[in-house]
Amino acid sequence: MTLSEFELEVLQIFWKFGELSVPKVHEQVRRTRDVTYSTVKTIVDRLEGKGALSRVEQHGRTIIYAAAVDQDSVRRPMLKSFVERVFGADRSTLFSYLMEDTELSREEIAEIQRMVSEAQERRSK
Amino acid sequence: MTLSEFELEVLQIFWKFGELSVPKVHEQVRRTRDVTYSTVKTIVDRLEGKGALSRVEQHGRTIIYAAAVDQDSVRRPMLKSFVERVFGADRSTLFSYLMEDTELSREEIAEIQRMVSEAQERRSK
DNA sequence: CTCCTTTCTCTACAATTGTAGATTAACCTC
DNA sequence: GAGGTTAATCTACAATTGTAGAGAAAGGAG
Repeated sequence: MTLSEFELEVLQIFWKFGELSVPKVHEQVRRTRDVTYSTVKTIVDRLEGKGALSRVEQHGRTIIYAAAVDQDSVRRPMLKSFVERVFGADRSTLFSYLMEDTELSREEIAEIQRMVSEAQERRSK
Repeated sequence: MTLSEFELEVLQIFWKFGELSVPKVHEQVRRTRDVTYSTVKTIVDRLEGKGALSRVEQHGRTIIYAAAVDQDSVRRPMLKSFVERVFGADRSTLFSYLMEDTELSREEIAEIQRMVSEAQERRSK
């Protein structure tokens, strides 16, 4: 399943808020982009067409949708293919950019530290 | 400058090999995709149009192109926007996927370890 | 009931992307 | 210098993407 930029943005709203009507989605989208109801509805329809959203209920004419795919199953492959496509085998560069450009909090650094150590252990036995 | 997937792939070839004629690029692209000369030439033209490639010399009718933008200036912003778009503030997930899905060599792990430690030091003083 | 509002449906359209054919023009070989 | 080969140019076209308007239809207010 390939999602466009805007489709992903809308899907994220569902991951965050759960079940929503298109007008509610529109409201959320509006916080960052100035687009019409129509535009948002089109995106929702396309997401439904792609199987990423499904109709869960209906109140009167208003349809309630929810994500039909979970976040991990979308983000994980996206990351993998992005990394391959852009950095290929050059992981050091990838990590160096990440460390340099993402301002990480002390806690995040500590957590990453833990993850790396674990990887190291796994790797060395 | 926005680059499509295929445009990026072609640009990477220039980063790797330096100056090339379109037939040479075609040869490289061929290693992974079965496309015609025409297709590759179109992509090169588009890259030139976007200012990502420039003509450096000409032998007879054959034009030699080279990357006009450097790798960092393309990859770094791409990574940043990808991370924001897909993971937002959720860095732990990002790193955990990376550690889990990218098989890192012992050396790479050690290097990442170093980078994290440095970040930690910078962060704590 | 009638009218205003809200939501949905359908249709559209320009830009970008991946793809390539037709044609032209320059080179090289004999 | 005639003919085959190679590279460039130009044109095209379907699919996807971002965007939205027109119109229908259902709900709610009075």
